[in-house]
Amino acid sequence: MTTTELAALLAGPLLPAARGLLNCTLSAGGVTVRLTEVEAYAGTAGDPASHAYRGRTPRNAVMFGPSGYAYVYFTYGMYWCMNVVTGAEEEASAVLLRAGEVVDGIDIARSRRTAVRRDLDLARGPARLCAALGVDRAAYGLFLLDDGPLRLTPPAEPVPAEAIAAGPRVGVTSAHDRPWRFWLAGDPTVSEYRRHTPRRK
DNA sequence: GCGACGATTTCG
DNA sequence: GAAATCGTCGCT
Repeated sequence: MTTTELAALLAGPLLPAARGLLNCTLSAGGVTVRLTEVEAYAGTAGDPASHAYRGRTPRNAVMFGPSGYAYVYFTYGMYWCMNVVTGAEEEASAVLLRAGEVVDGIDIARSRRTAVRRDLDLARGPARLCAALGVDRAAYGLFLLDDGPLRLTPPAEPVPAEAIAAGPRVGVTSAHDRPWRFWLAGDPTVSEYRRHTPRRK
């Protein structure tokens, strides 16, 4: 797959765009990750789990722009998570990068993830992936498909449909019915499914 | 202005 | 199972 083909895929319908991100590599801060798990979020198109569901705000503004840009958000007072903006402008759809395998810069990734024991856990989870790559507020709004501090590169060959598994999204309170989480079947770096747990009863 | 609540992770 | 920890967004 070429970068041009990837760009076209990201600009198109949400679910193919999400599946097309699997096996792409993402490089930042001296670390490269191969994406193994993603989640699709439809923007204003009736997806109550999307950060753009209630319309444009300062935080989600980049989602309303063109595809191929990074939407980075801060959560739980301590973690960063990253999305790739997809679809047409004003559509505000995006794909959360949930997990990957660190394929380069393992020493650097380990220095940022001191709690981890196994290499497989370095980027196994959306906030862990950002921590391994050193992604934070500074990555907000960066374009991913050309030379820059955050670079997304397509795999040589697209992932065959039979290698992709799908299931409900992790941790969302609403729209549990949509199987919009995609991962590489059998890959050990895919994060565990956790049902949303209310912080207080 | 204020307060409830996360697209989570880690530790006990 | 529960705490840690704070920016965001909608409004008791």
